[in-house]
Amino acid sequence: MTRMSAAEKEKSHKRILHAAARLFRERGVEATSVTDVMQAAGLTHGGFYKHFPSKQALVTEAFRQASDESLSEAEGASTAAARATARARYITRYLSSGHAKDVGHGCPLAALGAEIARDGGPVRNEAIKTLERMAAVLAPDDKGLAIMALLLGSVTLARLAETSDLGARILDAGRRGVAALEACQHESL
Amino acid sequence: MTRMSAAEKEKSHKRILHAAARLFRERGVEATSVTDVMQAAGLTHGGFYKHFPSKQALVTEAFRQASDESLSEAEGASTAAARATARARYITRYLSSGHAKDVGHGCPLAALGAEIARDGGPVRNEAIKTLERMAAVLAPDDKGLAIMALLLGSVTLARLAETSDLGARILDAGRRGVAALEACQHESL
DNA sequence: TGTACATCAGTGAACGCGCGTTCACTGATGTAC
DNA sequence: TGTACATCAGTGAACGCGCGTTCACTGATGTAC
Repeated sequence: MTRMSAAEKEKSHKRILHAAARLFRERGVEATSVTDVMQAAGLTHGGFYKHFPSKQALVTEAFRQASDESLSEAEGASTAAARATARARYITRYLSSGHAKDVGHGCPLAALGAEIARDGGPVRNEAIKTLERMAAVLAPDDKGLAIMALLLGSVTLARLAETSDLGARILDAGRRGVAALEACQHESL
Repeated sequence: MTRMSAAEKEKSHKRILHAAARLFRERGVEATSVTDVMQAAGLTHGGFYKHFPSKQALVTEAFRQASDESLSEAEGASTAAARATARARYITRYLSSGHAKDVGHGCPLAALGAEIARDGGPVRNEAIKTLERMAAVLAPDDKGLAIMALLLGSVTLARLAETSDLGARILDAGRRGVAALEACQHESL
């Protein structure tokens, strides 16, 4: 088993990308090695450079992959009504304990935002794009930014306190917070 | 210059701790080496183990140091009126662009929360303590948790988008969000 | 107060290890005739 | 349709490097007499 067909290569490429998107979120970019990713994709480390020019390039593409996974459903809505439903679903899922527990398939900004903010590389621009996509899903104006901040902060803190029941209380406080932000829509500037 | 007096040792210890508290927040725990910290403290790496048994122990103590730095002022208020003032100051500073720019002297939960949530070590318990201290400063009940999440999320996103004017918009949205959360106090459960 | 000696903060070389990346190699795939 | 050959996805050893940690050493500090 050495050379694969073009179709097989594309499958490998996708496996690498999915494995990276999960592992980077689960363990952080710095703590995940190229070898870890290739192993999770069922390959050996040497072949990596047939697929990506560098780890940095993988990080950038994997971040976009993770963003697509977590946003595409909410972005798919075309009518105003569908958009409102998708938005509500998105928020409910975001603040679920399932999302808090499954970092590897969750919001890439919550998992990697702080680490990427320190990084000056191309993944940062990708993260800013994701930020804008997420804000667009939540609300057209700057209220979307506040709700996004509340979501991201809630899940980050809930993950820290996951062991105790504090985690659940934080998610609940987040839910009530979102409701409050939406209710007070008119009176804030 | 080899052996120092006990007083000199304590000074070195504090310099190491302060350098670590800053560098870990600025660059992340994983990306900061023992050598980096010792160099920033004006020492060489070999002497580190005369002060701390391991890097992990330093991470834990440096996190507590960072928490003390960023919370002690707000915690110092004794009367109800002083507490209210300290709380307002804390929130204003938290959402300032100065805080967004100076990660090294900012909220340790915003800088390291996501990285520490992945880590099972003793620093995690330290982070949970910080979370509880911060919640206590903000509000006695679970509304404090929602405000904390909004603060942490806002500064995290603002740091990502620091380059564009989006960063300033996020901090502003955070400010209005806090006001909204406080105004809607009664009606949410 | 002086002297002899144990202590130990700080130095810098060295340790094993895993990192990102490179490279010679293998052998099935795809192509040219 | 067969045959000869170039391609190239994947393998595994190897590269230089920096990591956390250890250790023999130095010489001023603190102590015992």
